[in-house]
Amino acid sequence: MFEKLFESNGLSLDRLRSFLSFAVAGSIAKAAPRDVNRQSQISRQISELETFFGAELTERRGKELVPSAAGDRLAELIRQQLRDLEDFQHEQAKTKKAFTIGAGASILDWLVLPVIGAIRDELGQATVSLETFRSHTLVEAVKNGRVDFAIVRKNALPENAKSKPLIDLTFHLCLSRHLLKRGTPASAADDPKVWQTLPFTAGKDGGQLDVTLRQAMLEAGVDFHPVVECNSMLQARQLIESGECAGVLPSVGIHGLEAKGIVVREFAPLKNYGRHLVLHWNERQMRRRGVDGAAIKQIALVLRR
Amino acid sequence: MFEKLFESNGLSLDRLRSFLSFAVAGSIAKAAPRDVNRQSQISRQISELETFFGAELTERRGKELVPSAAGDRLAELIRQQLRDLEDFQHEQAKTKKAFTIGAGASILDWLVLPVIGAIRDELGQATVSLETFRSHTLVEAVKNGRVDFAIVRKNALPENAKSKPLIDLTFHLCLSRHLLKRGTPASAADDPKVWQTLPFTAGKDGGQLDVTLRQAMLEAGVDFHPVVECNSMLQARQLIESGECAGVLPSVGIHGLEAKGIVVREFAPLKNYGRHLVLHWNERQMRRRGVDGAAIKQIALVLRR
DNA sequence: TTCAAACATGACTATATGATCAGTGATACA
DNA sequence: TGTATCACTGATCATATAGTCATGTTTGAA
Repeated sequence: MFEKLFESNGLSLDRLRSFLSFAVAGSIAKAAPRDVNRQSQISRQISELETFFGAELTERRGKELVPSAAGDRLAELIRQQLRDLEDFQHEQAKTKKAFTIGAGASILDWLVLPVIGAIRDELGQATVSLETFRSHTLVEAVKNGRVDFAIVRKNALPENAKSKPLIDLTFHLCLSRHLLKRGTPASAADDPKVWQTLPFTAGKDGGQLDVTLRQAMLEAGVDFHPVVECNSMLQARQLIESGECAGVLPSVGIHGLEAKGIVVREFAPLKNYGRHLVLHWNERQMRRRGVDGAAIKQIALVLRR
Repeated sequence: MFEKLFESNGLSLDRLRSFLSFAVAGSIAKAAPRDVNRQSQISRQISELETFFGAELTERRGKELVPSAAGDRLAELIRQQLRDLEDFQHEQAKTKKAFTIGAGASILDWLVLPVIGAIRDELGQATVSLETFRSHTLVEAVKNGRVDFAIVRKNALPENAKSKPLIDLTFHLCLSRHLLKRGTPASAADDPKVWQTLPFTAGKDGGQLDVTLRQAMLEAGVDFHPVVECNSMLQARQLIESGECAGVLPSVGIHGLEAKGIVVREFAPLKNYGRHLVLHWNERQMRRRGVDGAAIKQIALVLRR
């Protein structure tokens, strides 16, 4: 199909465009005022098109070159074609895209939600849909395109996966001062024997953090029975703020707690849990949806604050 | 105009064509059966178009890749555009062109006319218009495009002008045997003193050959007064054939004369007149009218017999 | 689980095309 | 008859695109 058009050289969008600019302006010099380079370029490209079509697309009028009748027809053809392509381009660019960001619930709550506006700025005001994932399924979800961006632990990623570092998560035991025996210093909260006596809250979803926490408690010799099992870290924080429970929160979720009289102590068992969070994405998906590397870099920057 | 289309890379006629072939075939593999190279090329070009438009032009169906809705629309767009271009191409190619061949009258009569069919073959059966020119204006006529081909003396051309050698013209004194005194050998016709007695025919147009002939006669001490001044060499040959006149004919015009009892002798005064005839043409004009070097070469060949 | 088909991708090479510069003609106009 | 404008051309460089090869990944089916 269309073999004739492609079997010889001399046809290119750029040449067609140059010819159109010549035809619209009315002469080569008018098409590129005060630019002799461009003039010679246009002259050459016109001549190449004439060779390609084997037709006289131009004629001399005095010292100027003007489009011939055939040239005018060609110009109209080109104008329509480029307009169609541009329309298609605009139409596609305008199509509202929905980007999906996947992460653990608390990460979405505390890391993503506060900067969701800035992220949408980078994505051309696209709709953003947040999805809670277990970390081990996130990598898969990115790979098959169900999720555009994911925030995951770096060590959950395969070797050569694209990622940008975000923050290093730490974990903190948080509890209202009054949950400790009167007179004891805040540092008493570091003692696993004390933990046994505290009314803990914890997740009930079997997520990685939850499992790890229970594991850590077990290893510390604590018979861990949270008094409230909740669905999200936001709920946990509320329970902690109200003084009802003690709990272990990630660093992203402790902002402002101390000001409210909550004791915040680094939670030793998870010290080396090592949650180097990174932003992960599907390269091909990004290209197809028109997101370039700079935008991704900006998003990572925003997520780091 | 259309800046958006050209400010980024990734758009080219070739890619559009590849995408069309993919869309028509229904998958990459079907578009290039048993050609893994082409397949990878198409895959890449599709991906480049998707990047360019920032849109998903394809979607997976099982292990195949098929055009998406947007992809189908793009394919239709491309099909129409290429069809339009091809139509234009055909239309221009079919346009009957009129090529003009310029030369001196006798050259046209004796060199060009006998092979005009073969010349038209090389020019795609184009209309050919023959124009008589004085040799010194021919070069000018080629330069400004009024004439496509010219047959001229090589030494009339500027230094670097394109040309192909045709034939070397010689000149011959031709006359009916009975115009010589009975009993004299044919070689008597070589004697300038005899010329004075002959009833000559010659041109009256003041053309270069005519002028040169009269000059040569003067230098040979002959008081040259042709009895018939005619408009063309064809007329002169007729006069010679009928026995009415003697005359000087170029080599291209003496074929068959001797068989009719005409004495043909080399005409010494013009021996070194040096008419190395060449085919000359306007390079740019040839490109614009779709005549390639091979065709020109063939035409020269035909003119050499 | 294994295999082959379909597609994707990295790393090249080759080629066409675009860009730039310098210089030459041609033409109109003062 | 200069002179400025406009167009053309040869030469060369820079770059985008096409083409090739090897290999990886996903998917459906045996």
